Amino acid sequence: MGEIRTGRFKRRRRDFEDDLAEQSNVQFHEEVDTSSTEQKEPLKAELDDPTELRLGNRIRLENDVPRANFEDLRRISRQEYLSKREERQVLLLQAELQDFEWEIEQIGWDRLTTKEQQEYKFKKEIFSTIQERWEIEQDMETHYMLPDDYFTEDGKIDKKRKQDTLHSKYNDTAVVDWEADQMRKAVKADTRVPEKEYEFVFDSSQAVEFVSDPVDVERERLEELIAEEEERIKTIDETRKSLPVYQYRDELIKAVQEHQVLIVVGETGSGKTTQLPQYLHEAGFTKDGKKIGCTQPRRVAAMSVATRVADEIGTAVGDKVGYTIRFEDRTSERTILKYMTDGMLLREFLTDPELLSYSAIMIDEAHERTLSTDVLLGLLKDIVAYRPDFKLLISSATMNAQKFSDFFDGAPIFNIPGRRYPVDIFYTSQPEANCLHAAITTVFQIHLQQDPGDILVFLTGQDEIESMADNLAETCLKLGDQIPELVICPIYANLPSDQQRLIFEPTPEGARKVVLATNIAETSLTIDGIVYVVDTGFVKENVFNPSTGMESLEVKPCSKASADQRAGRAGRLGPGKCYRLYTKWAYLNELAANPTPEILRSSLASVVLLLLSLGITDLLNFDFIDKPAPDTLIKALELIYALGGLNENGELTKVGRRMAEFPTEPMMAKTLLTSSELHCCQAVLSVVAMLQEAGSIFYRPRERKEQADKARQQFVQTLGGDHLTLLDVWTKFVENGHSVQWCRDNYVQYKSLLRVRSIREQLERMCERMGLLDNETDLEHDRLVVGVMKSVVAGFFVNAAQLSKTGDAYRTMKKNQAVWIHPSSVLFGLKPPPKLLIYNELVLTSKEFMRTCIPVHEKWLREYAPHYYSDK
DNA sequence: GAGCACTGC
Repeated sequence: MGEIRTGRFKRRRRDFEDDLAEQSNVQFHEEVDTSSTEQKEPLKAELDDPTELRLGNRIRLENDVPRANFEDLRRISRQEYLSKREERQVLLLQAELQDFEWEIEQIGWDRLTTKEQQEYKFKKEIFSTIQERWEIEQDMETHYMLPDDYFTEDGKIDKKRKQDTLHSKYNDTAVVDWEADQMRKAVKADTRVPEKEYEFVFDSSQAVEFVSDPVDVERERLEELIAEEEERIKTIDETRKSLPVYQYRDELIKAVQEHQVLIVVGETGSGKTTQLPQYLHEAGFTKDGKKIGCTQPRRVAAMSVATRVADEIGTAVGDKVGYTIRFEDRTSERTILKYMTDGMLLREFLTDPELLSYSAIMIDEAHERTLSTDVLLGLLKDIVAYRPDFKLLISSATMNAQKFSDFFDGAPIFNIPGRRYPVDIFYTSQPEANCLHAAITTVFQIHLQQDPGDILVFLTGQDEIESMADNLAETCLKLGDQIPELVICPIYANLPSDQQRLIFEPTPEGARKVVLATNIAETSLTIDGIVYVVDTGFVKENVFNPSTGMESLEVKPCSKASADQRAGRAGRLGPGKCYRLYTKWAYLNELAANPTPEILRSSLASVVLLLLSLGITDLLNFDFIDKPAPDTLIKALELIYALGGLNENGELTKVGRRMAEFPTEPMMAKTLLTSSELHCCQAVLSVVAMLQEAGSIFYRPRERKEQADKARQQFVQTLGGDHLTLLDVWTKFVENGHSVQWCRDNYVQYKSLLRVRSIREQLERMCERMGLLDNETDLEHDRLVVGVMKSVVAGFFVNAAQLSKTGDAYRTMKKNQAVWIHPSSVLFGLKPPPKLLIYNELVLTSKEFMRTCIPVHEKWLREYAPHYYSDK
């Protein structure tokens, strides 16, 4: 019986092949008649014209293979970018599978021979792998991120090159490579099989032979792989069930069904972030075509959580599970679980103010109280009120749960225990006068007296980290062989990434690693192997003063929540110890419970503009979980009004709506909008993008200050101030092909310039869409400089300062406040000093400094801000 | 002649 079946398979198969061959011929002839004579041309024409291909396939297949699944074939055919060759093989494979299925229907699965069953499974597996890959590739077409070098010299996207690259893999050889690669992976461990033989799957003539081949190494391998995959799925399932959150699954689902808002308190390791959205999905919250969204305060978190959940569900990232972060959208119309940064959800309000595409939202890590989370909470409270079908989950640490519950009118709090190892906490018996010194001593005490395990020290900033590193190194050098080796690893956000990577290197045998970190190690990154934490108990916090518009970075005692978070870093993989360099009394009585929420210490210009554009005008009564000072809101409104974003009636103007669209501060947006009128949008785009990273462009290591300063000199544009100096850095970076080496040679931070490029790209796309690039003309250098300066004036006139009569300081135009040029500015110490300048930001350190300045003419202020400076 | 904690759009 088996023989007969095989025979028929072969026959049917051949028929099918003939059909396909005939069809290609028809296509070929048609093309010869109309156009080129080259053999390759018709295929190319086919690829260019998807309708041609679709039509051709459908007609032939419908007529001749009545049992074929036409919907699927059509869908496959629609993938017009696939090469003819690959497609043909797949169609053959599918036809074979259909024959099999027909057979199974007739006689039943159990009556197939083992070999036939295996063959069917094997082919099915391959077929679904291909389908999966196509789907992924289709995604790539839409969401493909441009690699570094797909830009033409003038900074535009090199479309041809991009397309070439996207399609290059469909060249004949590339396809073979992919196949070979897939198969090579499948038979990785076995070298006995010559490579040629396992190309059979896509080579019809050999495939038949293979089927009847009694010694079948590859298939065994593949089955092993399938078994492994099954095992993996089982393991995933077991892991999911072993999470603390699992035993509350049904209760949680019930709670969500009964209450619209639920506060979930889940400690680290409870599995809430990955599991809760899945539970909602399993409970049917995605049935009506709506999504479940989950926000994260950080980009990496959104990416990695989405990846893990996709793995658990068994889909590709971007399919059922996806994520959206700035510069990268890995979602599709099939996505039902969407992870994203909180800022991204906030932006979504601009296009979908009622979040109608979501049935539920989970705000994760709400206790961190980022600016975006706080604004979201206010907006979501509204949605909850007028969309009874909408569910909201707030996940928080224990400390803030009650506050969230109160904010949402007594929403129930659901507790999920975490899974963490115990951490012994030690306090000093009396306050330490010099905490840096105390930290060094503590490190050596641990090093000499305690069991193996790495140490993590929390310090306030780069300065402290560097001097402690020096001190530790010096002491180690003095002690020499008397103590075991101590590996010192500094880590802070501004450290170049190659040096950052050092903290992840495994500690050598017999040595101990000591990581000196800012609070980057509190939430943003986790380091394995940490057993001891030394906590100095301080943080640097940025505070914004609305009345002066001045920022200052202040060293403050950290909060209890931070201290606990820091201690927790010792108990990730096993029991740990935390040494706090302050007294228990201080912990209990002097530390605030939580850090000051960002919304209470930032400029709110962007937030206010966003709320205005959502139609929320009564800002003073907007339901913030912590209301910002009215003064801060009023200052923001005044600024938006001065920029022309609001009219006398308090309504948003066209300019205001456009400014709101830009993912920048309103002043930056206004600068961009004006640059279009001055025909210099491209240059201003570069300046604005550079300004976002202005603080971290130049790299100035302590030991090579002179070289770094010298390298910086080549960019200095005294007359154009810091803005045009930054523009020059950008231009040269582009001229040098975005080279890492060039950055190293010139003491410029590559990482920052990469970010600048992404930002610039995004802003350029927006400018293009708004038609701001239509006015662009080639300006000669001097006129370009004036254009840039005037654009800056139009956006930043509020930040004008003029030289005081004595000539030693500046006075802000509006408030007559004494300010100084920051020593890092190219205008610092210039003779004669510019009479009038505009600063990008005002910072209070040892003095009131203007950071990033540009000299301007007084008449430009009259031209662009007559309403603001009318009396002068 | 100073000193930039950390995120995010």
